[in-house]
Amino acid sequence: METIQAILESKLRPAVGDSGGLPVTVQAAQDTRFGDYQTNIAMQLAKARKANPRAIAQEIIARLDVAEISETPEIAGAGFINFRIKSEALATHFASLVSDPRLGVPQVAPRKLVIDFSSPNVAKPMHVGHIRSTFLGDALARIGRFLGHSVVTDNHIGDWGTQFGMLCLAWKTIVDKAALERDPIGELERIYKLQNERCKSDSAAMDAARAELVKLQNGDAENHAIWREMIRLSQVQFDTIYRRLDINFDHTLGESFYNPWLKDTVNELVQKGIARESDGAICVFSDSSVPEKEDPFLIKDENGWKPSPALVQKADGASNYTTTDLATIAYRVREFAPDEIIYVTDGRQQLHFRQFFTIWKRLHPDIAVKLSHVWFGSILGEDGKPFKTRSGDTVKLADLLDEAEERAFKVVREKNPELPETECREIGRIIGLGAVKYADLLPNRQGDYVFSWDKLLSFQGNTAPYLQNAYVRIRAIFRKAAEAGITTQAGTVNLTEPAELELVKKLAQFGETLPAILEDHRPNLLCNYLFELANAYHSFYEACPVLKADEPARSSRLALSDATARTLKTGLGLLGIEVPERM
RNA sequence: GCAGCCGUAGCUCAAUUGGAUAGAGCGUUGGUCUCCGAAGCCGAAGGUUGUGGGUUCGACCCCCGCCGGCUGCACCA
Repeated sequence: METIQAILESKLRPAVGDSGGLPVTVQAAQDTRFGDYQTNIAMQLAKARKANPRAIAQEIIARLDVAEISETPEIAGAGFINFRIKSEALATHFASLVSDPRLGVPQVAPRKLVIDFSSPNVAKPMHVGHIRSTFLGDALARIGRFLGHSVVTDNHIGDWGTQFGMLCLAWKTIVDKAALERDPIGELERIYKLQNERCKSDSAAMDAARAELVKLQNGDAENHAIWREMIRLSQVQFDTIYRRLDINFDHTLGESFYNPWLKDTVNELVQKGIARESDGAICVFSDSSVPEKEDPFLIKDENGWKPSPALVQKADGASNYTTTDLATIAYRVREFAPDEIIYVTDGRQQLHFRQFFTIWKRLHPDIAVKLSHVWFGSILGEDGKPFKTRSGDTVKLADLLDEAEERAFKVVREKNPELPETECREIGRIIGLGAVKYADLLPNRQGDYVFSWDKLLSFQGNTAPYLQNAYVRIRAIFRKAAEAGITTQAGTVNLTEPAELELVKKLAQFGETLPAILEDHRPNLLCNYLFELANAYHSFYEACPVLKADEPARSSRLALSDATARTLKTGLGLLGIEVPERM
């Protein structure tokens, strides 16, 4: 079904006529005093044509026929055109919304998206550093699929690199088999740290580690088997956490998967004159095609601009991550033919992404694939410094999730002493995991945020528990209705109270908000929307009795409640968050 | 040094990407349960959007200069 916004836009477009390339758009009004929707097109046209905006607005309105949906549009301020939706039109719209399994979200022109996120490292525990990539990427994948896109999720795990020389050496010399049995990742972490320290202080140990790395790289059977086993053990850990978080990947193609193409990638870069030798390494330099300030291959010092190349092959002949990333795009283009590849990583990698996106475009100017680096800031502790345990270690993801569930369980137990413990555990699980995910997705992803148990688990304010509770309250109404044997008259829509109309308007915006969220890769806007929806419902709930109302109001209000509950459940589901039936 | 990002209410954050009188939550504070879950609702106070200029009908948003913080800057990823 069409959104109200889309209907207004389709009627506005012919009334505007030639907009000179300006997009003719309508947006929900920020302030309801000015109506429900507004367009700024008259002011934009006035600027382009150096004409009077209000006069242009007048001309547009004269040609505009929106009578079936809106009151007479009004011109206000500098030249805004404001629309107030007729309540009959809202009723009609809501009638189709409530029977729409997509809750009014339009089917968009499908695109193929590859989303690369999470990317944990083999032989290391997943920790807080993986939270944002994992939750953001998963939310984007879910939203993309719901909108009708074809989404491929790929976990580009860190399964290759110099650390495996040390790991192979440590595996052969200091590993504790019993500990490896009990806690594989813990033991791998322990031997890696120990080996790393030995190598720092002992050059013979360092040489031995290098030798193991060379053997691994040259396909030595023993080291290859050790490496394979470390990957397998790590994957068990990843799978456990992803299952717990209900996150799925279509592919898990680690860095090592691309090894066969690295040499060819470097050769191609050299042959095309994009890369050349420098100090024994092979590097990509600036091609001077953009201003110096914008050039990712230049850096300025006191003597002016000098090269800041990207390495594609080290002096020892090994490739590095830029090369792997280039080979990865090539593979994805061959295999998936995507319209867009989305990388969800830490903001500190911005320079790297600018460089390798630029290299890719130089390498394949003919291939039209949009490359998006969706970056995010750090998670800080309440002291404003990077989030660590009291002893200063990184916080393991599994521990964090345990604590979230435990804290939520205690709150649920306290508020519902009558519920059996197993049910409190299950509710605690849903609330705890939801709270952590929501707290991560709520802030604008660019920029750091402070991790606070009290805030994210609060039942007040813009939190997952608050939204889950709004859902639960609605479900309680339906339980009560069922107990009382109340049946609804399907299809009854009877909107009279302001709170009812406000709620319908908010429900109608779900389908208008969602596409913009994917466009900008910003799930936080969905959080904001859901919070506003819950607020609108609570206001309605105060003002309008549901079960005690007479027909047709009762059936109509039950329909409003049902649509709200489904939108909350669906919206939270798109963020990877479940809802309980009671809490 | 250069580049990127950030700076919004006491605190934590929004702001539909250039739109109207910058909004929420927490905290402070005044109301509101005989009534579907008060985990709620209705209200009040709280701001020179770091700062100085500029662009324009209009700027938290764009441009230039400062101040402060975070991050990155060739053989780790």
